[in-house]
Amino acid sequence: MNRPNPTLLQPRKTPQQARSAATIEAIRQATIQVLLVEGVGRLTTTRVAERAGVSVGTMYQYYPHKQALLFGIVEKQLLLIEEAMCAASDRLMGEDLKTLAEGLAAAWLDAKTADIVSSRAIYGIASEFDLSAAMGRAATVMTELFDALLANAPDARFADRASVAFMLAALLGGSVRMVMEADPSDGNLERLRIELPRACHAYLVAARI
Amino acid sequence: MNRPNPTLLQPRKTPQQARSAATIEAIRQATIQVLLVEGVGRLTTTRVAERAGVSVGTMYQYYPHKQALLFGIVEKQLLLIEEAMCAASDRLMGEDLKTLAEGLAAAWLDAKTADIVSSRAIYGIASEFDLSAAMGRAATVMTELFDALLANAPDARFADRASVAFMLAALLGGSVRMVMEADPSDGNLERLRIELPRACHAYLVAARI
DNA sequence: ACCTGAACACCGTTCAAGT
DNA sequence: ACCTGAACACCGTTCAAGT
Repeated sequence: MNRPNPTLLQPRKTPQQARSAATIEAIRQATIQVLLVEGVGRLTTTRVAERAGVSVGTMYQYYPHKQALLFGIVEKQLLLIEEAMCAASDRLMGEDLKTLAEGLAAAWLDAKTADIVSSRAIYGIASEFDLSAAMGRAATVMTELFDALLANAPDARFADRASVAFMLAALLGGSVRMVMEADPSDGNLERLRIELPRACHAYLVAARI
Repeated sequence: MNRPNPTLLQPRKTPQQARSAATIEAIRQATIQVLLVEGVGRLTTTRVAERAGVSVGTMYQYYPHKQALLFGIVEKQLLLIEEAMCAASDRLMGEDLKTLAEGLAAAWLDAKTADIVSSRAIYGIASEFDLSAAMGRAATVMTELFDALLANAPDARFADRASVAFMLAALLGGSVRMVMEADPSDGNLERLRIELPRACHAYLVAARI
């Protein structure tokens, strides 16, 4: 159970025939099914293969190991969140700090709480294997997005804009994750909705020169 | 591999004789050894038992399952951090918002980056099994600590002090964790050292009535 | 080119048998 | 009261054999 090489987490070979493309999709769907119906603890290669209607051997032709199955799903979720934040970024380009802070906090919370069923499954996965590489990449993308937004804000200039964008990403991402993992009750999410935009705005204003 | 009942994560029975107390400690030490030398991926019950010089059967007399071994270690680390924050709290009681923000951010970063070897091991564990219960508890303790500090700050009153303390804990805990997990390079930690106190202070000032 | 499934090495956990 | 370790059920992964 050594940590796998992240570059090997994608499917092993690209389908050459139509039927193998169908096989890959069947395995994908089966993984989600097993995850949702049986839970992470009961997600085994045998079970996924059975549900997908293929043999274990076939599965290993496309996914180098069990973690690759899970990674495929997590990656898709991360991509959805990334897309949502890109859309928010387009919408908010050129706005002032207050609008930025409120808009980004809302978009982030919406994305993270959108599909609670999927999110729960993802958090289960997250505790089961190493996601630091994927998360690092996501954090970088987010930081670059924020940096561009800050550069185009009409009411702000920063001594070290890159650091401010970095910190903003850490504040947004970290606080929401912390609450989601520790105790995502309605009361706590409501608190986040109120306090998070306030915190982001206050930080941006304080960092401004 | 169902999630174990958290209340069952402690040692199974209290030692009745001196030798069994020694056995428990030997198992504890062996777990740390295996973790540090071989890594999480190679931490098996057989290996721990072997290093501790007992049989697997004996191990299962004191720890109901493998996760209990890991939980014992994580719990101790969490306790150390908690103690550090309590000490900081004593030191900072009655100080103003600026001193609080800077003191808490520094104490938190110190505690989290103190023993990098242990921290690495802990993060490895964290991705291997469910820590949400332990983290929830830690977050609650921290929030209460912060609430008391805010109540005694001479230069501040808050409309909803509990929410502000809650958010402060989320900001501190979340941002540091995010950076530690995504990319804990010296550059990023340095950025945190500068930006985190600023963010905390700005938020507290903005939340003040 | 793709699929099968018995076989392999290993794992966590138990329990009858010992001291 | 405490310890042992073979036995059990299960897991992830491979590979010779098939179509």
